[in-house]
This record gives sequence, structure tokens and C-alpha cells, in this order.
Amino acid sequence: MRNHEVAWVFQRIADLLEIKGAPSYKVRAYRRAAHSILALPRPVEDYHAEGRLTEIPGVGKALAGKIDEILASGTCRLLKELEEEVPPGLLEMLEVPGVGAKTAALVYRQLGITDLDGLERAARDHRLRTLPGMGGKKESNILHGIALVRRRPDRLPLGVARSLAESIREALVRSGLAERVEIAGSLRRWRETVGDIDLVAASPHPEQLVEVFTALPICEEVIEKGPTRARIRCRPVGQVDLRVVSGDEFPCALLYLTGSKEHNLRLRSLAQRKGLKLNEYGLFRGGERLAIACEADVYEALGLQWIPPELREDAGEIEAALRGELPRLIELDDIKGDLHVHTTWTDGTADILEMAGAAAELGYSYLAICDHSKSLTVAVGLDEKRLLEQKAAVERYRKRSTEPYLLAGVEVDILADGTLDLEESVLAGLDVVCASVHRAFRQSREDMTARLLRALRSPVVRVLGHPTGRLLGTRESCDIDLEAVMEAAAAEGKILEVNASPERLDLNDAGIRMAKAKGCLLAINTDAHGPAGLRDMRYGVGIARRAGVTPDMVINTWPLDRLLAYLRSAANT
DNA sequence: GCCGTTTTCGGCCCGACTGTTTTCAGTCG
Ligand SMILES: Nc1nc2c(ncn2[C@H]2C[C@H](O)[C@@H](COP(=O)(O)OP(=O)(O)OP(=O)(O)O)O2)c(=O)[nH]1
Ligand SMILES: [Mg+2]
Ligand SMILES: [Mg+2]
Ligand SMILES: [Zn+2]
Repeated sequence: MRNHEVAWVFQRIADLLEIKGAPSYKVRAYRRAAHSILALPRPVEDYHAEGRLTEIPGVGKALAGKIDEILASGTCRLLKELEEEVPPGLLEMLEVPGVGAKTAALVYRQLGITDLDGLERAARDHRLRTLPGMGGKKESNILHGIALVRRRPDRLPLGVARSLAESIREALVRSGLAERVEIAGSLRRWRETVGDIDLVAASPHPEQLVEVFTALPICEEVIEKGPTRARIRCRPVGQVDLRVVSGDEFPCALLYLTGSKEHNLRLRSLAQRKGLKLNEYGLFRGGERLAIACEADVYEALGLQWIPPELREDAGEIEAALRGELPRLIELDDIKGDLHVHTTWTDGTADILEMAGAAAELGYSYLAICDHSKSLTVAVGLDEKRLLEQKAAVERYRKRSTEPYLLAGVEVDILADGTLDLEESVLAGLDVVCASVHRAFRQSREDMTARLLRALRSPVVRVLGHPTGRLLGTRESCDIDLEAVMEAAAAEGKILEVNASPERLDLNDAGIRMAKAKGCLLAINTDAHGPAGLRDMRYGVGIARRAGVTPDMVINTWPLDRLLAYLRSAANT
């Protein structure tokens, strides 16, 4: 799959063209094509082979030719020419907040500066302020910006961003100045990482609310502040945008700030074509403001079904909504149980009884106890004897209490050679066996793929736990031929886990999309190590929704009898 | 450079904030 490669070339061409001063529509054409290619459900090579490149939105004859060139040679002539003309070092300057294509071009043409270091020296030496439209403030802002870029402020993981966003939301609500405050942006779209936190508020006193916002104790720096919008940097991490509008304007402001940018663009051009104007204040025909009470009213006026935020990426959802063919996405309420939790038998913080109680509070009808196996010594994993004891304990609980139904399971380690950490004869007696990799992550693609395939071939294994092994921001995904693993899983009726723990989110949205295309079944599990962890389910559901997952594909939306029947029958084949 | 349920040519989303400027360009959301 070379979609990233092709998109990267187009993105780079767009940036270089922009610095060169090419017409903005041309620049946008390359950006649009790059986005479309990233959003493709299949490899761009397939479209190429089928002669269907121009079916990709934003790809016409010229860009199809360039894709052909890139696939053949890894690059294209236009890119090479641009790199001769425009020093590629200028591109790193675009990372600096407040520095765009015009500034990069200016410092290059007038001062001969070709990279970030050169820009920094020029700012230090006060040479920037000699340029037209530049002054002392911009000079120091650029120095500040360069220092920030050098610190490499990463995108925040979803879980960290959620709790930060909630706490700021609470503070704004407590001020009493806001009628409503909602989380928008990529966080509302449940992206696994977010560049910033976007909040939108309805208030009769926008300026006062902005004051409260910028005076929050968590605020380290006010980046920008106006009458309706402010942006702050938080300690220790994170940037937060707040947009304030009136109550009437709120639905359109929420729609605007939820994005994505590309989705907004599509909505606004649809509106245009209908003789309407859509902005963050409302939907207008001529000077007249149409009555809009909620987001759905806007979509309806544009001839669309309401589109769930998780799908708003301009990745085909507009076309589906036009045809009225949006999927009925899975919801938290569809989840009937959790099939992967730990207890004090290994490294959990709560015993079986407490976890069952917590599951009951969530209204679950089943819960699978899946503790670690013996080779995971840091977690005091269970050996065969202890596992049998735990199974007996689970069965004792089941006699006493009917809801939730407890499944006796295990999260058995997949050893380096793909064999399992526990005797198959013992595993065979369990209700559900989840197999996961916890060590030897750095194997070659070949070895790792063979390892997972071997584990999946074991008749006792039902679920592949956190399939790629990635930890958000900490550990890269293992090198795996996921397609091969998924094909095997689909063929043998094995289930792929969507691990909902916010540090994992594994499979992620792209992985789930692939699994869906291969026809795999999924289980969305929290991997909870205590009662609070069970609430992470929402993260997994959010990621699954981004991939367009419907309830039937997820086995823990099934009623207990169907689930047990499936686990038993599959185990016997 | 792409594209069309008004168009195969003439459009291409729309607005806030900052710094620099006496009226707006650049950048960003
Ligand atoms: N109409 C329009 N809306 C935009 C544009 N840029 C951004 N927005 C809207 C949609 C975005 O989701 C929203 C918030 O902007 P952000 O830069 O924070 O992006 P977003 O939250 O989607 O992703 P992030 O994870 O923060 O990088 O503002 C634009 O150029 N036009
Ligand atoms: Mg954002
Ligand atoms: Mg933002
Ligand atoms: Zn695990």
C-alpha cells in the first residue's frame, strides 16, 4: 500500500508550489488530491492497475499521470524541478506557528535564508525587521515559535486530551457565563490523537467568558485572544481553542468547530451550489438566516442525512449521506459485556467479585475474566494450576449470581515462536481464550507474522488481543503483515480485539477498516485492570465508529446465548 | 488543477486575530 507515499509527494509539491507563489487553486488541487488518496479504502496501486485513478476525487488527467510516475519511479519530475527551484529547507520553516509560505518566500528572496537555523540566526540578529511587513514583534514571535517547534510538541493521546478537555469544560460551566460548552474538533471526532482541544460555547457574555478562559490556572500562555475566540497553551501539555457564539448560533458553531476542515469545505460548497451560505454563525439565503435548531437541520437543508462526527473526514461520508446510505454505527449502549478484564489474581486491582459488580453497574449481561499467563512474570501470570483454580472460582460465582454471566477465560501469552504459554488441554476447558503478544516485539515482519498465524491456528484461541502491540506515543506497532493475519482470522472465524484502553486503541481505526474489509469479527474490550477501567469502553467504540463499524460485527454486542454458542461452536471446528 | 442536477469555462469556504500598516496581508481555525 503506497497511499502515504503518493500523498506525501503531493503534499510536498503543494507546499513548494505555495512558497513559489503558484496560484492558490493549484496548490489546493494538490492538497485535495493528497487528502483523497489518504482517505482511500484500498491501495492506490489498485486504482492504478484498474485504470480508475481519475475516479479518485480531485484527481484528473494531470494528477493521474503524476501518480503513474510516482508509482513507477518513487518520485516525479515536477517535484524534482520544484526542489531545484525552492530550497526544501524552507519547508521546515512552515512548522513554525505564524510562519507561512509568504514569509518563507520573503526571507529566502530578500535574505537568502534557506532553512530553520538560518531563520533563527536572522531573527536573533534583528535582520527580519528590515523586511517589508515585518517588525520587532514578529521577530520575537518567530524566535519563540522556533523554540516550541524544537521541543517537538507531540499530538496528545485521546485519553489525556479527554480528561483535560472535561476539566476545562467544567471550569467554564462553573463560571456561570455559558449556556452551553461542548467539546468539538478532532476530539469530538474521536481521533486517537489530537493536535489541540477545541471547545465551543454559547454565551450572552462572550468577552467575559474569554476572560475566564484565559485566566484559568492551567493556562501557561495566552497565544491569542479576541472578543469571540481565544487560544491558550496549558501546563504541562496541550493547547486549547475556545470559540464563543450566541445560543442561536451554537449549532452552526459546533458544526464548524467539529470539522474536519475537509468536511466543512464540502458542506460549504454544497451550500453554495444551493444558493446558500454556511458559516459558523448560521445558514443563510441571501441576507436571511434560516431557522437552525441543531446540526441535523443544516445537513437536512443540504439534502444530507445527519453525519456522526466520527465520520466527518471527507472520506466518502458526504456521498453516502447524499444517497441516504450511512451505516448505523455501533453505540456504547449496544455493548452487552466486556471480554477482557484482569483481577487481583494477576495484576488487577480488584477481585472477581468487584469486577463483576462494576460490570453489573454498567448493565452488562456478561464479563470475561482474562488474566495473564505465567510467562508474564511482572504481572504474576497464572500457571495451569492457578488458572484452573481461578476457573473454579468463576464457576462458583456463576452459581451464586446470574448477572453478569462470568466467562472463565485467559489472556495467554503468545511466545516468541508462536506457541502458547499454557497447555492447550487446560485452555480448551475455558469459555474464551484471548492470545496476545507481550514480549519480543522487535521480530522481523516475517517472524512476527508467522508467530501470529501460528497462534491463530491453535483451535483453542478465539481472540487475538491488542493485535499490533502499539502503545500510543510510546511503542510503535510491531512489524506485521496485518492483511495476512486478518485473512487467516476471517477464514477461521477468529476474533480481532479492539483494545479500548486509551494507551492502546489497538486495532486503531485504519486497522479496523482493514479488518472490516476482510470480513473479520471484532470484540471491543477494555483490558480493565480495575473497575474504573471498564469505562474505557467508550474509547474503543469511538475508534470503531470512525471505521464505520456496525453492531453486528462486534461479538460483545451479541446476546449471551448467541455469544456462547459462537464461542463453543468455533472451538469445536 | 479539478469540476458540473444552473455551468465544459469560470469559479474554487468563510471568518477571527495579529502585527503592521493608515487600510490590509498573512496565517490560522
Ligand atoms: N471552514 C473551515 N473550517 C476550518 C478550517 N480549518 C479548521 N476548521 C475547523 C474544522 C476543524 O476541525 C476545527 C478545529 O481546527 P483544528 O485545527 O483544531 O483541527 P482538528 O481539531 O480537526 O484537528 P487537530 O487534531 O486539532 O489537528 O476548525 C478551514 O480552513 N475552514
Ligand atoms: Mg483541534
Ligand atoms: Mg483548534
Ligand atoms: Zn495484554
